[in-house]
Amino acid sequence: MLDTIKYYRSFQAGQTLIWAGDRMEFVASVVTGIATLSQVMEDGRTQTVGLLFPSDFVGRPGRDLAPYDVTAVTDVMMCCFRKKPFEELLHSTPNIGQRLLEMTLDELDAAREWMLLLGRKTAREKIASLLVIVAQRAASLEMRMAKGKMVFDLPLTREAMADYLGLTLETVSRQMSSLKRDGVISLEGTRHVSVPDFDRLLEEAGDDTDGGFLG
Amino acid sequence: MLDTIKYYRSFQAGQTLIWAGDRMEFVASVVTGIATLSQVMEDGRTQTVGLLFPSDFVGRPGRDLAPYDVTAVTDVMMCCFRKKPFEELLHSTPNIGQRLLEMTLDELDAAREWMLLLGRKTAREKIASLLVIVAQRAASLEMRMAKGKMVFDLPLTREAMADYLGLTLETVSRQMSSLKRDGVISLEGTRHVSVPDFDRLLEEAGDDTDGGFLG
DNA sequence: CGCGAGCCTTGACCCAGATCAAATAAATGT
DNA sequence: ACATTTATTTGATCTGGGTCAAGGCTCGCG
Repeated sequence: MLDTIKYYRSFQAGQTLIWAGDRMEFVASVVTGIATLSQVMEDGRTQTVGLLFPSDFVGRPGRDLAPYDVTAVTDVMMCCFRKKPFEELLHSTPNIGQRLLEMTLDELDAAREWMLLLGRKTAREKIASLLVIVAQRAASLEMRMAKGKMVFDLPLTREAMADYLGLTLETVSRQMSSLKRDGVISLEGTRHVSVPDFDRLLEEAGDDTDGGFLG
Repeated sequence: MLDTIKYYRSFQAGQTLIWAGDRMEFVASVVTGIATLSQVMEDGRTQTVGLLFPSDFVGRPGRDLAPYDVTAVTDVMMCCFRKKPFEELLHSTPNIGQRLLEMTLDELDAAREWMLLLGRKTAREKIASLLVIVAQRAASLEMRMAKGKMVFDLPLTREAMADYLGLTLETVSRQMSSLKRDGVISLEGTRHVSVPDFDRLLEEAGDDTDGGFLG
């Protein structure tokens, strides 16, 4: 029966769904909300290694210990598949494997683009890059265009941004203020972002790829 | 016939096999030698996003523009497969897709571990981590144990190390000197490294995973 | 409405690693 | 061996972003 292999779970913002080292008895895909994948060193230094948006996949067939913490940054609904039956399904249905390979390759490319960001970009470029990513990925859901401005909600706290960008929260805050001062973005509250000129933001991100569609 | 789908090519150290943006008419796997995958920004800032050792796979079925430069750091022999027939093979032989997914997931994990390194580790930890990786991966080939010391050749120049670690070559050089001064490694010439106490090196790498076998 | 508890911003200062600049040391060719 | 070129080390100095330390918002709650 389907309901023995597939079920839904929801989590509150801030909740850690999975701890690194946990035994994973399911793989899952995000239905609604946003979560982070992160690694923590013994001394507490934290690096977020992935942002999960709706439709993103979590977990790895053929491994049963979780390698990262998975934390809900907004309320999250996940669609979980018990691992055993999912793996059988995977073996019997080549298309799923095909699709999974495709998704994994996309994630690998995203990870590598992030490596460039972490290794070589300035704090300002990092922030601009993150805003571009969030604008693009949140676009399908909540983004609005109002009088030519792109407007969206930043789901991450300053600290979560810092952990994803390899910065401190103070630096994130300062660079947000600086981008605002320079008219690249404007803020209402701390989370509502509007971008009057998206090309300008792309320039600030220092990105060779314009728009980020698959090269 | 096999020879229409599969063929070998060799490249000299320093040669760029593939430029980002090139049309790729093949996928390939490394037979001998070491290559880097790297991204370059317009202003020249370079980040290496992957090291390719023998048996590693290059290229992505279902995409025909290369996303990164691939550069031989030693002389390299590659085993190339023309893309069209390879993709057909992939569709008709589920095991290959299976294996490819496995390899891609491993690369994704490696990329994410490198994100932690790039975002959060100090220069000294970065160098130590790189030495650990090279020692582990080069182990199968050329590493020797001599009187309890692990001895191996570093295939990368200081600049290539810097590009992989998100540092400058001067910092790489200083940290190598510092690790040597502190007895963590010793150097004969600039490339022959010996490690008297591998656990000490692991500590210096600040790594939670000891040894790096799949968690 | 006022009180906390989280977030977020801002300022002052510091330091790891970048930059600039020589001086060596290795490789390569003749 | 010698000249040339290419790596590497080392020193001096600078700076982007970290650290430490106040305050300010904001939102939920009594």
